[in-house]
Amino acid sequence: TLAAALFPDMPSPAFHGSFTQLLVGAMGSPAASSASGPSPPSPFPVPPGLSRTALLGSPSLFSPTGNFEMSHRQALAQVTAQAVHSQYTIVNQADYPLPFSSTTSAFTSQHVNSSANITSTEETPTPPSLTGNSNFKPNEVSQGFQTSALTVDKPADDGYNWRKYGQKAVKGGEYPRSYYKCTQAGCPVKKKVERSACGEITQIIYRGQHNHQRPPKRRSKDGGSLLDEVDDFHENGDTLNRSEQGSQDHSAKFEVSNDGITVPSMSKRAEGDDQSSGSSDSEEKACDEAGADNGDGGSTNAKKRHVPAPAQR
DNA sequence: AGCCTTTGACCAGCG
DNA sequence: TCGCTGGTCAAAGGC
Repeated sequence: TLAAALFPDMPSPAFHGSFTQLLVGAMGSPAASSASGPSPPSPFPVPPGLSRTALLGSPSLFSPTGNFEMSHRQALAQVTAQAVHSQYTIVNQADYPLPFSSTTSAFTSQHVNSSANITSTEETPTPPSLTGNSNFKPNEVSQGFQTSALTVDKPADDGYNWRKYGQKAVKGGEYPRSYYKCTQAGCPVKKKVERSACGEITQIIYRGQHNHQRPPKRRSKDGGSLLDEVDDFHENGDTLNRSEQGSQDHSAKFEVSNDGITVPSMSKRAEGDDQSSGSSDSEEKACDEAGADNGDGGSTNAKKRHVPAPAQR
């Protein structure tokens, strides 16, 4: 199989199976198509606003033992190389081990589908997001896009509660980067979320490891239903992944589009859900229609306030 | 009331 | 030492 070809050192047949799933998802994506040869920009319909953005949850490829870590990295390298179109990058930044359980591979599949970039940095311990709940569930992403005006910039929600503590335009302002901290008292986890000028999440970098269990859902307004689904998923079928540390519960939930392509739920939303259309909606639209015009990503919600206070420190 | 986002300023690392 | 850049702080305001 292609999976085997790409990831020769795949541990077990079982894993092969799940990983294949992953690839299958990938095959339906531009990234995948690019893997089998040059392909035009976007061979398949992309929901407005979502554009070819996708997540690639690689963590799921890892085995708890860590043996697979290397192969995963290799895999990453290869997939990344192939996912030329990828716009979504999940970075496993230092501090994260990669003890991902194979069961999460399903999760990976969906993300791969639309081409993505995965960047694993050294000593990646378990990024709560990547592995645990892989934090990176499409649903979460969608959530990020569908949140109310208040949380326009909320990144993929991984089940943990985050507080944004800063935003900065890096690299010449090309990518506004948002900084989030886990709101759990004493939890050192932080994450950086980069968005394209269109407001699309292009990269998420986790740092640190959650030292607590995922908190129970509490905010239903930001994508509550989706999250609930995710939670159910966690509780029902993915519990085995949470083996050791609560911070490493791996879970994956993805949705399959009509094409049989796994799609992050955000695309789902883009396809017709506008019940929670927020600024992000028009934002993305603007992106499609006018290109990266509204720049400034996260700060797009033109809320003018906060008069520069006198010297703060 | 509590939590969260926004955003300019501050701080530290690096070349 | 200086300037640049990325990361963080914290006041103000919104929900």
